[in-house]
Amino acid sequence: MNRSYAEYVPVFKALSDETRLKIIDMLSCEEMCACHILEEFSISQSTLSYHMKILSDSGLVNARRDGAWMKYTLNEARTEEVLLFYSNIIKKKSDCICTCVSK
Amino acid sequence: MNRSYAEYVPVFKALSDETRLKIIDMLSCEEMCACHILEEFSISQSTLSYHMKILSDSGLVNARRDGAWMKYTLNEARTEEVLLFYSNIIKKKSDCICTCVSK
DNA sequence: TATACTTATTGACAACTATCGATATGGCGC
DNA sequence: GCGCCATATCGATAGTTGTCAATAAGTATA
Repeated sequence: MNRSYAEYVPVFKALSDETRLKIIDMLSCEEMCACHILEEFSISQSTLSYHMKILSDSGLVNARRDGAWMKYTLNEARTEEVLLFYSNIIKKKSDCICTCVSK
Repeated sequence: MNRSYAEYVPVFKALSDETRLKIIDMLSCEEMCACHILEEFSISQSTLSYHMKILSDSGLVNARRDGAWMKYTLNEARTEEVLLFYSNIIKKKSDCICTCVSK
């Protein structure tokens, strides 16, 4: 067993904020620009920029520049990978980390 | 739409730590006592107690006293609920939060 | 080109987090 | 009851996080 727990820590950190959870939900349907996302919240522009950087750095969100605008989408491959990782650690398994521990 | 994002923030905070991710993986197979978990890490007893409190408070882990020992298990109902929440926010949906935003 | 608009960066700051050693609490066995 | 063991709590501390206003940088438009 050699799961790369550390690799997922920044992802769960990215998910540990109400604003960012809502942004992910918003992006699940369609690409949105930062100014559009900003309208949904009562936060400053610099704060949103900070949140978008955390989401991009974690890999959950793709960012692309379109002229003056930044357009964001969910990174589906990454979000699915996180789903799989989480499913794996919460599920009973044969190669369990505890086999070398128990008793 | 009225997802309770805030309710899940403590859960993702609990998942935002390598030690705690590993503990969850360990508990996925069987109940373990704190002293047993401690053996797997190079952390102090007080630090483990702190981590177990965060995991219990988030609802991911059940704690029960057995004499002098604390025994921990995964809270399967809760971990599944978190899986469902995460699946929902990353998936395209008809009642999307962005329907009232886009255009 | 000048002005307005969109986003990123910086610096400051208060709040929170992870860690430890020391100490307290509570159960077990003698 | 006493001493030991397992766990929880406390106080201190260094590092991280979320927020803002101010400012910078890049783009669009008139």
